[in-house]
Amino acid sequence: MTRLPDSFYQRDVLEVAPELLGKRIVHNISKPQQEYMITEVEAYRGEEDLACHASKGRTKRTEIMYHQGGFVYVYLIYGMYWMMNIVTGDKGNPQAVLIRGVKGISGPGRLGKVLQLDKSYYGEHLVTSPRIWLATADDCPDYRVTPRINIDSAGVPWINKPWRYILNNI
DNA sequence: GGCACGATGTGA
DNA sequence: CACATCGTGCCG
Repeated sequence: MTRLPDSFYQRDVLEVAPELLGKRIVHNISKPQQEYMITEVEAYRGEEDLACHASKGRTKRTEIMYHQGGFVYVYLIYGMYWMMNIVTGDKGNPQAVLIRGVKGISGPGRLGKVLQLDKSYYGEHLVTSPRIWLATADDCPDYRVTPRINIDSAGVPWINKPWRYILNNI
């Protein structure tokens, strides 16, 4: 299993998101290093996507999404859960994939807890970081799609976009 | 400076 | 269904 290169992330989020299914999150903060198979993700695509944090424009919080793909975007929700996101696409085009679940762990909040995420992960470069990165897998994943979760306030058409990807036969 | 609220999870 | 708990955007 090898670390995913820059080129993997530097494509449109709708292309990258489903390909993240089955890939491994490698977490190297204690030994042995841990690996988690990604089972569920959601795509957030550009300023026009009202469910995407970048719909508020470029701010200190969304800044990282304006970078080229391959960086980690973390943020705190409800005052207690750190969400794990992967920046994708080209520089200047804010996109990210929210990792909603990995094998054995469901829910983005739980994942953040397991990975011990905090503010220090903001902007971590997955291609060079010594503590977290993504690795290839030899699976050929079979998945299904649904609308994204808990983004009602984004309204139509965004609440209807089938941008949540879930691995079958987990 | 103050305030309302959220890409959630838990437990009653 | 209520609520824990706090960074962020927005308004002033």
